[in-house]
Amino acid sequence: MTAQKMPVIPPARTRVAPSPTGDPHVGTAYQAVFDLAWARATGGAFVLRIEDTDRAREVEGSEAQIYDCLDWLGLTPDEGPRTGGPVGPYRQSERLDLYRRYAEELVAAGHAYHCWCTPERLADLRAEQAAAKTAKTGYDRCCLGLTRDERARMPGFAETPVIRMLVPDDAPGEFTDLIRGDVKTPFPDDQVILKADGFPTYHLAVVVDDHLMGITTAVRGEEWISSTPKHLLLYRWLGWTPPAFAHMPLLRNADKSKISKRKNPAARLAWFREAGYLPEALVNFLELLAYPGVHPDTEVQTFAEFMGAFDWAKVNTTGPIFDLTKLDWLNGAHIRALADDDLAARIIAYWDETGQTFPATGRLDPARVVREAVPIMKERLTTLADAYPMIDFLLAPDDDLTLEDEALAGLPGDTTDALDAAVTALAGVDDFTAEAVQQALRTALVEGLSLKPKVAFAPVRVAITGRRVSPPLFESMAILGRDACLARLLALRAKTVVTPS
RNA sequence: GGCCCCGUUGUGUAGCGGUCCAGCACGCGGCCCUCUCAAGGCUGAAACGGCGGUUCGAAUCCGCUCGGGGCUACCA
Repeated sequence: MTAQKMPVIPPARTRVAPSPTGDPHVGTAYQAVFDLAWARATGGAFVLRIEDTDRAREVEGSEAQIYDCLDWLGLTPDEGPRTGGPVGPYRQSERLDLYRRYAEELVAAGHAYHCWCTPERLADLRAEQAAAKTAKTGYDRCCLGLTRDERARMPGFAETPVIRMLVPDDAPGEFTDLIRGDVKTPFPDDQVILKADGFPTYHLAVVVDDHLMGITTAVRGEEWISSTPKHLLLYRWLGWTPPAFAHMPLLRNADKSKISKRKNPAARLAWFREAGYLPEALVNFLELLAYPGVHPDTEVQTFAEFMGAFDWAKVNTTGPIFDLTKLDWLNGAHIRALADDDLAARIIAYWDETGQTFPATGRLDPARVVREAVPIMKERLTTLADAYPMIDFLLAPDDDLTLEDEALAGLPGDTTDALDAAVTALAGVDDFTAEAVQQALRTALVEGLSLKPKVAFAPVRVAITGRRVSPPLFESMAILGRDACLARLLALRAKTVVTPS
């Protein structure tokens, strides 16, 4: 009896292929997570290819932003325009001669043809078809079989032709998807594959590049299902073997439409970094949107755990609503899992990135305060952005602490006794630790003045933090030190006496 | 309009013909803990879109229907 043999999975090459149209989209990361998981799980490679074939939509600096986001998320490609690789160039705009060559090859073989129709003629054609509500739509093959001169004598003629696929009657009607199994597809129309400007359309470029780059698994959004037969046709004509396809479900806005930057600020990948989310939490969240958690009782997981049990058949087919509620919890969970030093470093880095400024006290070093405050912040943080407002009172000058109206209003009418007792008690504390401070205050206020703890510490909290709600009081006081605490206690006492209203 | 994809609590999911009067996570309610707030523990409410089949038996299979989404560009 031998152990059951694991099936041998060859190393997969996957790619993510964003367009450089400005801020990277969250969908890019979503797909990249699955791309990387599969590439790593099989010992293959993850490739970044820039799909810059639409010159009208290109935005300067996009490529750097794409790399920034992928690096931040820990989804750095193995090959791409920055690092290079064996099958470059990795920008489609640098591969134009390749696309033209294959397009002309297809024309020569009778699988494609030139089309001189003007955009206006095509628009009119579409409008007619839409108005007639006819079942048959798509290009009418007006130019098929015509020479340039013949076509030039007809209306709607453009000087520079495009190249269209000549879709045969036996075009593929289905294919097998890694996620969905057998999928039926619409009958394609005579798609343009090479535009008048010499650039390829997505359809030609993706086939040529995936083949030439050795991509074995093409992960892409569900919106591509209906154009898959066009790609299959191209593979057939070119004599190439198509990759395995994995069509991911589409992320959606709250109204269930395809996620868009307009309807959802979080559709911008950079938004998460700006909002103080941890990259590992976002990755964990994206995994969960299309895949069951790997643990039975918690959904907090590492990328390695996700990757370890990866199976395309377990990827979901329904498009999830992109609801950040769970991400908030996940982010807190990942923050709590961080070592104190690591968390402190991330908070400081976040402040650097967001240009956080500090009051000039000259007394406290923000980095030191953060490090000391991490233990009391850790289980209270949802995002890194919560850190500063949570401990700003520790960094404020003692004589310029903001006492919130709401906090003052919540105090009992006369707090002078409690504040006086607190001052006296603290003056006698030698070693100003949280434990010692607590002990002294309990003795003086709870026992000495017979106050309930809740009532007793309220004025002290307001005096020290300026707020009704704060991180743990005694630990905060220990970080501030005795002098600062006494100054703040006295300040509130003075304020109370002067303005008894 | 045509074609394609999808449909389990508020959200994300488990479920692959009986063990499901449907499990888990987040969120929400309550209780406990407690210096406030959290975190943590316990606990509660909350779903198989509908209708017909198949079957001894259906969330699971089939059909229809309704609903949502995508595509239908010289955009990706």
